Amino acid sequence: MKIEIEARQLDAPGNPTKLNICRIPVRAGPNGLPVGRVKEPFGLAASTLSHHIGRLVGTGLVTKNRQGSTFIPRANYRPMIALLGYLQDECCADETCFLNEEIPAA
Amino acid sequence: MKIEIEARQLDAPGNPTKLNICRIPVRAGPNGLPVGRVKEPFGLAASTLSHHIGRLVGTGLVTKNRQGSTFIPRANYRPMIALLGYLQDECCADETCFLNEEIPAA
DNA sequence: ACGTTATTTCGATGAAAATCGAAATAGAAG
DNA sequence: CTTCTATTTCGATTTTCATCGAAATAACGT
Repeated sequence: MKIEIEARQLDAPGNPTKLNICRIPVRAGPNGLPVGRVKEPFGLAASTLSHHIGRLVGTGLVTKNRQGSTFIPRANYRPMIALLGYLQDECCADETCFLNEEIPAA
Repeated sequence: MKIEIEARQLDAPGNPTKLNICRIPVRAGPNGLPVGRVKEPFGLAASTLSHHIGRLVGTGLVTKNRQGSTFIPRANYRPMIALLGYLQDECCADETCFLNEEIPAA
């Protein structure tokens, strides 16, 4: 069920903690940033962080690669873009939505 | 706190039921669609639907106007677009994100 | 092999969300 | 002004989530 997936992907950043965690791999870029490096700023237990990253990976929006002893989460751009596209399509289901005139810079 | 708001807005469609409900005003367009008209397809109690719509309004993504004895939820496009813009900015924090090359049609 | 570091898995707990049914409210229509 | 319809509010229940600490796992350096 497609809507199941989309809903889960939208839920992934659905609270401040989760949104912050989602931003880590996105902002880190292709080099990535070890998971543990971002633990302290948020004051989360390692297990909590791991839990969130695991769910994030479960949505498909993020992948995780082992690099030696650390894990590097990376943004999975294709599904992210797909999700954005879906949201835009939904949003513009109504032809009077001004997005159909003023296209915001990407 | 900006991130609080964004997280709440992302959570609003954060499960299949909520996503379906979010889509109602968006797809109905400016004429809107009475809340109760969409209750049956989802098999939700009226009170549950009301609860979800109330939260949706709380995020700012949707407004609700009384029209006679029924309520019409309507998409609030400005904040929706703002949210999309935010997501795109986040997503493209990394200059290698291909969105910075292939700009998808809006 | 051994200890170190990074992370996950497990089990528990408190907090929040989703859901319902019943009763309340607010217009509309007689 | 009573009844009907649409929706909300309330209170209770079940389910799901966020979080932690402790123990397990996995690669690394020695």
